[in-house]
Amino acid sequence: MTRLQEEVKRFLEIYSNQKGIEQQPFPPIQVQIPPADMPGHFTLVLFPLLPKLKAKPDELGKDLANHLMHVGLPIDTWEVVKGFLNLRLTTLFWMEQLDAMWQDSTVSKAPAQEGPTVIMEFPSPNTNKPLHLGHLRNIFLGTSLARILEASGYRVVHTNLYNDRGTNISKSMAAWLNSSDRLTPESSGMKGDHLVGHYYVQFAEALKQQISEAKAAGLDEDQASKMVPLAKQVEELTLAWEANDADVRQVWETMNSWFYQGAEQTFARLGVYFDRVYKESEVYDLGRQTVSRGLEMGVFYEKPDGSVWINLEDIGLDHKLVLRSNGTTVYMTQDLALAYQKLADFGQASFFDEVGNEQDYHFKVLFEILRRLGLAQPEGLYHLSYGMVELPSGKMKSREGTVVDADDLLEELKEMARAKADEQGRLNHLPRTEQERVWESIGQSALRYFMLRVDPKKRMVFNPEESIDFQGDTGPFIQYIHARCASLLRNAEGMQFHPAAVKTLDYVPDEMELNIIRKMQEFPTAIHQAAKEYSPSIIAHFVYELASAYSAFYHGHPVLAESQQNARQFRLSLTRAVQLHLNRALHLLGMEAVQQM
RNA sequence: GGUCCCGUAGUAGAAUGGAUACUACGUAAGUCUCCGGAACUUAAGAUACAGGUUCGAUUCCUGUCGGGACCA
Repeated sequence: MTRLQEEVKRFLEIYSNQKGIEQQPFPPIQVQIPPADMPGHFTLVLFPLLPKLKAKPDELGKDLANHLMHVGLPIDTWEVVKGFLNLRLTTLFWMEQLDAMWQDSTVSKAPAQEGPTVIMEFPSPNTNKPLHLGHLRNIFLGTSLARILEASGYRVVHTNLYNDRGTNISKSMAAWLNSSDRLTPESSGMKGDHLVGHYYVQFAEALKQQISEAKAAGLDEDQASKMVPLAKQVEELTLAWEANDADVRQVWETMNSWFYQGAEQTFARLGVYFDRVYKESEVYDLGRQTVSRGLEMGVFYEKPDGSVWINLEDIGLDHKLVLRSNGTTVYMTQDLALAYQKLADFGQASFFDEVGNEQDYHFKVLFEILRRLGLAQPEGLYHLSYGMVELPSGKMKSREGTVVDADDLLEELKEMARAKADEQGRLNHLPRTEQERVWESIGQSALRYFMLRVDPKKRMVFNPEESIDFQGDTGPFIQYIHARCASLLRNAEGMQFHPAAVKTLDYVPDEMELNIIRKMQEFPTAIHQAAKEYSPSIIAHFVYELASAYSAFYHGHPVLAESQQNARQFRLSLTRAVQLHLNRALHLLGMEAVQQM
């Protein structure tokens, strides 16, 4: 519809000249899709122009419509209603659109290999416990956004940062060292990341016990949590790690390797991959170099005690510490070092970090420092801040075991999909491995769609019993419509029917059929908007509306059973186009479309 | 003390400052001689409160109340 916009602009020039109004920047004309019960296909909002042009809406609308028709836009009818110019386009135009969709690159799957580079980083887990529901939201958002950005012409590099050192992993280590069994994945039969998490929880329980004993002995909360033997042990382990103690490093390496094995298994199940994996332990030392560079540039300053700071008062923040007086780095320092490392690895690029909104403040500071160090342009930095996932009982806490484990949940969803599929019995003829794939896809669709249809920054409450639905505005519904289309097209093949070029058909589609074409025609716009706003939910809404429109059409319109040949041809073509669009949109949401379910 | 995010039917969500606020679940009533009923049709039900800007405010601004996060 760029043509429409150009012609509107040209009209405004002519019109204002005629009226003797000086050329002035007009507000860009808004082209919108009118509400469903309005007659037009597109609507132009005239209000903003009226004062400047000193015109009445009816006259302006009439002149504009006449101009557009005069220059040959495919306008069938038009009318002005309350300052909106509604345009109805010709049937031929829509038929041509449908034919053009086959060639459209947005429907084909090849992502661009060129274009500006975006370095995405997610989900950046700690290595002391397995992935949970919050990581799943992170991963679903990240995978989907990566695909949406690729579809919009970016080259996306996937990176992940393992927070593999520090207090938390020391806790798991302490519990393992103190345990009598010292289990391994082999001896316990547990998935590695779950085993590490098991010790983490064990530590938390033991620590709690010691603290309450200490409190009973008269210490206050603060003292107790520092003085207790386990707390000291963790501190010692962390120091020993930093001092490169061989024994501690050995245990650390081993337990982390268990974690990686487990986490990688989950990533594989979710179809996540990384072009480059970073570890906090590896960028740890780089931090200090970063600090000295910042000092040379005058971005940081040193206090008499040797600690290094940055003054951010001029942007309404305070002074932030970047290096402690004892020379150890802080979280911020490591993120700065990581930025240097990424630039060295990938060259000039945008940073796109996906981290929960509890770290909004941290990222605000981090990005400001990166700018001052000249590492990035403001527009090249983006923090996708997403809301926490909570349970009806409140915030999830791994320490207390009140988390929804990612692996458990995925398994549960697959089981739900299996139960439903068994009830239908349509997959029975497939080999077991194929059935499993379908169950997995449907189960994941349910969860991915549930999380992606929501604005990323909103906090969400996940109720394990009630949240996942397979009916209505859900992933399985979209999959269902897709599978139906696929099934129809399979049957058509058996009957020797084929989709055809529709513009040559002697057939006039009805409103429902036209609506489906109109919907599909919005797809490229939806992708661009989703990329611009970093919001997969736009794709989710698009795909639901398309599926829903097709479903309504399907009930009243025979396709293969249609006796009139032109109608049949048209509907088959329409079905094929819908199937492609659903498939492509599901892909952008990180889902795999199934052929039957 | 400071900063940030969020308040839309019973529930979960949608709406670049645009038309009568759009869906789904649930509830109620219907549809099936037919290509996949995980479907379709219909009904009831909501913008926290008070101001302001605007031709027009769920959206922007100010304040109040409520929920959440972070910094010190």
